[in-house]
Amino acid sequence: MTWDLTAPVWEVAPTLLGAVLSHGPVSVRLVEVEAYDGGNDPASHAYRGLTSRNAVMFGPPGHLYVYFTYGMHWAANIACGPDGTASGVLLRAGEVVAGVEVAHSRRGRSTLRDLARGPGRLTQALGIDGSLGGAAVLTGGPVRLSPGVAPARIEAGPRVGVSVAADVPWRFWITGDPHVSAYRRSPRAVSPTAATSRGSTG
DNA sequence: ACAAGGATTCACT
DNA sequence: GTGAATCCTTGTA
Repeated sequence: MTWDLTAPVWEVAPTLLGAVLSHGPVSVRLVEVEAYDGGNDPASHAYRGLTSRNAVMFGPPGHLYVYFTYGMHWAANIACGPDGTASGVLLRAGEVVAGVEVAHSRRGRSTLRDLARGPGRLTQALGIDGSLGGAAVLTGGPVRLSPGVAPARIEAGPRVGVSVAADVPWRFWITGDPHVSAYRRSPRAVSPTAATSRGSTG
């Protein structure tokens, strides 16, 4: 028994916390995720419809949507919703629970805590890049998602780095976990008034 | 074919 | 805590 990824993405996202994502020798326990609701969500890459980049999100759930951003970083999402619905969950941060040495060698100079703390760092630690886009994570491919230790407590708050709909509390993290990335509101975010919560301090 | 923007990270102070 | 670097994707002509 695994996950029902066809449920609304904001319900699926928190259930991924504590799960373990593995690629080769490296495994990461997810501690922070964000939900994106496709066509209904102005912050989603799929908001404007199907393109060659976001096509994976429109397909069946359980596949990896990997995209390149800021000219240097890869970010990984798990496509959710039934086939034809373009929702997804962005994997923002995790704790490396296996293959620490490999992850560390990929990350170069980095503390244990920072190995997968942040979307770009997470993909780098796992060795995930665009070539794995579209890979299924629940059916025994190179990248696998498996159940882990359920988190004791979960918090929700505004999403990070999103310039629109930043007030929707669709960022989920494990309360008090040191591997959650530092909260940093998008420099392009509109209203500076609503930001109160802080991710890493718990 | 061209121009604009981005779901970030790193090094330095 | 703050500033700078990077190139791919998308929409429009």
